[in-house]
Amino acid sequence: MSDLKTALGEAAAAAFAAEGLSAEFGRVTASDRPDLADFQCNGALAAAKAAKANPRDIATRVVERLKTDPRLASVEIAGPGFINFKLADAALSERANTLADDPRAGSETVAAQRRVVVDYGGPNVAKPMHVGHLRASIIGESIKRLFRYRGDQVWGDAHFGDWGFQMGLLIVALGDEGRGEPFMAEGEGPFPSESPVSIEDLERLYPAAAARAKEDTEFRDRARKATMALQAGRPGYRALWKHMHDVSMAALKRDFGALDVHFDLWNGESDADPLIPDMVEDLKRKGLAVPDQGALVVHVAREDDKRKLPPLLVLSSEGSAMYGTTDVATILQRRREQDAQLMLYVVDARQADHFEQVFRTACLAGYAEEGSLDHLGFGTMNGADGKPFKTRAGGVLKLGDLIEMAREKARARLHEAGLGEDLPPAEFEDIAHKVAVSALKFSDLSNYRGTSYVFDLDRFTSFEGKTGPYLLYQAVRIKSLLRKAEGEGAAAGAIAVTEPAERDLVLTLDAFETALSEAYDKRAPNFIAEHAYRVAQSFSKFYAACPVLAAGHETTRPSRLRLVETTLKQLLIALELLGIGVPERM
RNA sequence: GCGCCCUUAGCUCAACUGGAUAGAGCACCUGCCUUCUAAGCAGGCGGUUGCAGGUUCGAGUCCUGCAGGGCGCGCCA
Repeated sequence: MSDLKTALGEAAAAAFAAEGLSAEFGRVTASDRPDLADFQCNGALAAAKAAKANPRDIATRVVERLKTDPRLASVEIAGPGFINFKLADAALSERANTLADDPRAGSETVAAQRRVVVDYGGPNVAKPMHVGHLRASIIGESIKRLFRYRGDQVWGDAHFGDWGFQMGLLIVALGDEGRGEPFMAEGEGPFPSESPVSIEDLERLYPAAAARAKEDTEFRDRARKATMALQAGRPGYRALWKHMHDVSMAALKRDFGALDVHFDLWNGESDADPLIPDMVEDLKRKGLAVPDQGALVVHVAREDDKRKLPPLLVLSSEGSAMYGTTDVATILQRRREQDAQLMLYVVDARQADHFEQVFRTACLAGYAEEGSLDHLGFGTMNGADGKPFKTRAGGVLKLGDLIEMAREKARARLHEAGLGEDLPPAEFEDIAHKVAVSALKFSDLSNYRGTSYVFDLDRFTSFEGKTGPYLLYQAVRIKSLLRKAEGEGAAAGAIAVTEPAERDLVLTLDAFETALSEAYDKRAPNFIAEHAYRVAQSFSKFYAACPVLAAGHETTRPSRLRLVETTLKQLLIALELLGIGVPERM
């Protein structure tokens, strides 16, 4: 099953080939001029350039061959040689019925599925998530869902920041407060199974300890020693580490859960740590890791680099592993445990150089093939001043607080509109939450991930125009209509397209596969967001122009009902891929 | 200093890989609720695509230069 664009493209390709021209020229796209056509082919212009011929002549010959196609109401040449296609209503109806029968609503799966790890979220022990984690979580979750939906075997990995200096800092800070006493002993234990710290303790201790370490060298040295002892396996520290790890993870899962973000793996930096000694030896043996200014580095610069890329630091001059080392080890780990063929890193674009170093190292060492590692960088979320988002006080905004702010706006707006007042409080709260999350996610995902965007909560939750709540509103309106139809015993039937609004809606639905494949190929969810918005908008036009259940429209009712069902099916899939949940009513 | 990314309507963003009249949303203006949810729909206003060259039938898109902004450049992650 293919969409209309592809089907017409094949017909056009055959026509070009029959004229002795490359089938490549037969590419068909949605029309830039909906007033003139449904689809267009610009191939005659390119073909004319290649053959040094007159584009209108070529177009005329191609059109002659396509004229008899029963699917087309018209094929015409316009301007310098554009070929314009208008579909017959019967062809649109047939396509609509195919979409209606398809559980995937016209979306396909990839021919060759791969094992893919999506690394996103980037949470850390003891550090509450803030707005900086929002994009990584939202985009990564959508990428994970998209790849899985297209047929790949996918693991979402939180890549938990649970190792390194920060852990030593916490251990020492905790000890200085006289807490976690039993864990400070050097023996083998046993150690208490109750955590001596809460997430609140950690969130308070960490910033204070990090600040103190900058000033207080004695404190810093003790933290370094504690870090080394932890990594060397001191049982008490390990037990304490486990508690801090678990307490943090539980808190993080709450925030992620509020955003409907879920991971298959919570592998942390600590999990890659055991692989590092052998890997370092291997890198040395291969002649890649070499001493440099007291440290051990891998030179990754290439001849044709415009700028000399600094080497990857494998071991610091103190002998400790750097985060690049951990990242390379994690690649090895994913090859072993998941046999991953593709690893996608949804991480701030500012880390582009770092990932380039890591990827080059992994490829040089033979741990990964070219093209199997990709950094999906994203821009920052900025405040109204165009600088990275800060609270009024100038601090970072915690993610949990941000979500609550959005929820509060959603509640206020619902009350304002007099919506949901007759609903049970729990359902009202659920709706407010879904509205809030849709506002945050859609505004983020509708921007291309690579660019930065301005965060404006008032705008995102304004519930008008191109926003998440608008999409929810359309979906809920459809659900309401279908509930009513069910109550009236109205049955759906074969779709017969006649009205302009119906044509428009079917053409929009037909473009689903194009949108998903583009999002998949470019690894950019904004194409799904754009499509979802178009579907909602097309439906809204249809809704205004084509009564379904109203008296006097019995003849068209079964067809329109089926079209409405199909629209909802596709809209829900698109929203699901964006990670946006839809309430039953609002 | 070197490198990467940006600059499109008053504002926030698109533009299917070089094609027709550069599109949406917000804001503003005009219509439309005794009919399936008006958080909606229909229509209007709004542009020298930062500047200057170049490539070609054709450039927001490709090349060069300039201006402005953001970011990154070994022992933090």
